[in-house]
Amino acid sequence: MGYLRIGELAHRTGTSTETLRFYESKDLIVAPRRSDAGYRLYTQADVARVDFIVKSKRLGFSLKEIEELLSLRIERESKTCGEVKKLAQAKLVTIENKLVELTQMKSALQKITDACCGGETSALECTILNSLDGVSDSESRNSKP
Amino acid sequence: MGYLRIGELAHRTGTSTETLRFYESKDLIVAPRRSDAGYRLYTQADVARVDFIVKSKRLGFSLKEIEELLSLRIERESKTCGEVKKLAQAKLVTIENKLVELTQMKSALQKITDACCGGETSALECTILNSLDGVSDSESRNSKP
DNA sequence: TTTGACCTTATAGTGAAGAAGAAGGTTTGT
DNA sequence: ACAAACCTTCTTCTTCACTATAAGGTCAAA
Repeated sequence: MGYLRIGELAHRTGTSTETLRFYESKDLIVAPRRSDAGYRLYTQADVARVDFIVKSKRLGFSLKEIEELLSLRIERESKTCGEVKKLAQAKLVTIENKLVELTQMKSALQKITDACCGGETSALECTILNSLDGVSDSESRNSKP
Repeated sequence: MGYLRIGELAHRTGTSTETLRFYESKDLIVAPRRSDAGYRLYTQADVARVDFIVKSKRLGFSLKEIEELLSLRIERESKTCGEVKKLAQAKLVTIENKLVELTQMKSALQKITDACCGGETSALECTILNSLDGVSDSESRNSKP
């Protein structure tokens, strides 16, 4: 009782059955137990895990990076706490960078939607151009996605 | 004076010459003026533009989405202000979603690095597992990258 | 019992985003 | 003047992350 087959898991996570099998082949999700007929049987933990993968992808993390994030909870027996902490801290830095950049982008766009007419005047008078220009700083040259 | 050739632009933006030509072919950057020999000559505005592209990519936007963001300042003659505003608002929503998710992720990781020993004890006692679990909510099922 | 919606593996194909290489022209330092 | 380090176009290759197809097994309802 309470087990999900692959179609249901796909549905709940907004993915597809093919994608889930693909993730399994890439060791992003653990091979689940099978029914007598060989059907994959998933649990709520799998839903959470796939949700995490989907969310991380939206944030620009590659599957490889997501695997690293997930390894923070999977291979814990094989790592010392110091290693885990180091990795977590590294990820924290990239996340903080993303946060800064996203925030800049947000305020630029907000400036536009606030100042922008919203009517039928030509967009020529919209400030979006200049607002966005301020976002393109040349700092924070770091890790690639 | 003050013009950059493609190699210099690549260097300053952390990209490559191939990538820049590729972006030009995809209309992400405007074809620049050429020298007598046919060399591409870029300006500071191009640096800002490429920086913006690179940054947006790190945030999980596809080149197509980046083109949309950039179109907010390029095709302005062809769009009404209302259209621009609508697009900007839509982008704002996806950015705000990303911000929420990133923030959740950050606090989860922060909890770990704060609580985590940092020494040589087994990672078994690290809270990363449980911290991350809280992040995987099933809401915010929306636009795909 | 048979139809339809599920599931299985395996293999091949796709689109995005470049990267690499060939064959040649240009510029700059020595 | 000539080699090194640029640049040009064009074509092909690679990697990532799926996506589709084929050929077949399972299961619940009508």
